[in-house]
Amino acid sequence: VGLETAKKARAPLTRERVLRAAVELADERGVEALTMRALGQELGVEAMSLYNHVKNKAEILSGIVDVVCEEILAAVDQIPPPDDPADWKPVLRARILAARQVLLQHRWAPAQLEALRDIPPSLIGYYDEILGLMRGGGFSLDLGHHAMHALGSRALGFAQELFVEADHDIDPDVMTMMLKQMAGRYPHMADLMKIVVHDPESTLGGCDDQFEFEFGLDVILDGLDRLREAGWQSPAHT
Amino acid sequence: VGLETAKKARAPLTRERVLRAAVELADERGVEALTMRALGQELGVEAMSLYNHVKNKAEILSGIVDVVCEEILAAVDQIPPPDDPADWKPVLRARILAARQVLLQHRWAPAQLEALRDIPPSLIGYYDEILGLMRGGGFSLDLGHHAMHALGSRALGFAQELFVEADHDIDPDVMTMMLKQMAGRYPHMADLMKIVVHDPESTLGGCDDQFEFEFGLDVILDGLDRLREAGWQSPAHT
DNA sequence: ACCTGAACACCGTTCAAGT
DNA sequence: ACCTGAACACCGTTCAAGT
Repeated sequence: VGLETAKKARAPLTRERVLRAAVELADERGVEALTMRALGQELGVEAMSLYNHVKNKAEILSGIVDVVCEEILAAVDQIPPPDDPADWKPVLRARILAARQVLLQHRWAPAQLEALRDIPPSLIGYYDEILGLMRGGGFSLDLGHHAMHALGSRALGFAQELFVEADHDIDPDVMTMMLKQMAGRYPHMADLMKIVVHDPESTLGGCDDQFEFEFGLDVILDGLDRLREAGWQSPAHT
Repeated sequence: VGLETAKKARAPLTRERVLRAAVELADERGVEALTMRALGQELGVEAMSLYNHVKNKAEILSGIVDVVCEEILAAVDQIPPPDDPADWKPVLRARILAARQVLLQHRWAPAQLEALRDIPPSLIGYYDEILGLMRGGGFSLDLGHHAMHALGSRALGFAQELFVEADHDIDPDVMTMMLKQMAGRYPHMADLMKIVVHDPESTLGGCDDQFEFEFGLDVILDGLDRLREAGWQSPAHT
C-alpha cells in the first residue's frame, strides 16, 4: 500500500501529464510564469527531463492551446443540435456562449491561440459544424463563408475588447476631479464614465462583460440572419 | 561640412529616436527581434545606453504602441466629419478603414496593444470621437456605449481572424488528396476549400482580407443602425 | 549628462554522463 | 528509455567606472 502511494507521488511522466501541468501553471500564474524550469519543478523533475516528452517549448505552448480547444469542443458538444434546422441561430448562440465559459477559465488562451502559426486541427471540426448549422439554416456556402470570417475569433468566445480592467478602486474625490478634467477634452467619454462609474449595477448594463459579449454577438448573428433572409449575393457577380 | 555629416551620422540619442528605431525594427524583423541589444546596435550604441532615455523595455513596448496610435489618429483625422450628422455611418466606416491601413504596416501592433495593461490615453480621444459620431447620428448614450463594446478592437482596424495564412503554396496533387480526406470528416469546410483554393480571385471573394473586413464591419454597423432606428432600450429597464 | 564594460539572474536548449 | 548536471548562447537589467 505504501508502495502504491509512493508510486502515485511520482507517477511516470507523460506528454499528457506535462501538458496538464502546464495548463494548470498558466491558469494560476500566467503564461509568462510558464518556464521549463518552473514546469519541471511543478512535476518534481529537472527541466531537462521535459524534453523526453516534448520537442521544445513551442510544442508545449501549442499543446496547451490544443488542450483548451478540446475543452471547448467538449463543452460545445453538450448543446443539442436544432430540432428544426431553421433554428440555427439560438443553437449557434448557445454554442458560442459555452465556448466563452471555457475561455474564461484560461485567460491566457486567446493570445496564445492567435500566436500560433497554424490553426489547431481540432478547430477545423468546430468551424465545420458552425458552417453546417448556417447552411442548414438557409445560408449559401458563399454567405456562410463570409459569415465565419465576420464572426472570426468571436465564434470561440473571444471578447476582443480593449478596455479590460476599468474597475481599479479609485478614490471618489480623485474620480470626480478626473471626470471634470475629462469633460473638456473628451465630453462623450466623460458622460459615459458617469454612467459606468456611478451606476455599476445599473439597468444600463454598466460594463458587464457578459452583457456586452451577448449584445455584440446578437448584433452580428441578427445581421447575418437578415442577409440570409434577403438572399444576399456576392456584390462582384460579373 | 565633413563635421556636419559626421554629426548627422551619430545624431544625439533621444526618447523619440529610440522609439522610432524600435518601430522600424519591429516592422522589419518582428517584435521578438526587438531586444535591447539589437536596438542599441541599430542606433550604433551599446544596449545599456538606451536606459538613459527609457526606463525599461516595457516602456519601449508601450512607447511603440503609442507611436502607432498617433499614426492612426493622424490618418483618421484626414476623414472629414459628416456634413449632416445623420451620415455618421459612412464617416465612421471610412475612419475605421483608414485605421486599418495603418495597422497593416505594423502587424505586431494589435497583439502588443492588447498586451498593455492600460489603454493608451491617445485612444480615449479616438473612442470619444466615435461615440460623438454615433450620438450625433441619433444614438442614445446607452446604445452608443454598447455599440463601442460591440465594435471592440475592430474600431481600430483589428481583423480578429484566426485563419491568418491559408496561402502556403501547396502541390495541387497533395491538395486534392487533402480535400478528399477532409470531405469525410469536415464536409462543409471541404466545400469551402474548393471555392477558396480553386477560385482564389473569384467573384465569391476568395479569402480577400479587405473584403472580409469590410463585410464584417458592415454587418455590425448596419446592425447597430437598425437598433438605433428601432429606438433600442436596455432590456433590464426595471 | 551620457555612454561603456563587466557582471548577475534568468531564459531555452545541447550534450555527455549517469541509471 | 528516462533523468541529471554542467554548460552555452541569449535575454533584461544593475552598477561602478569612464568621458
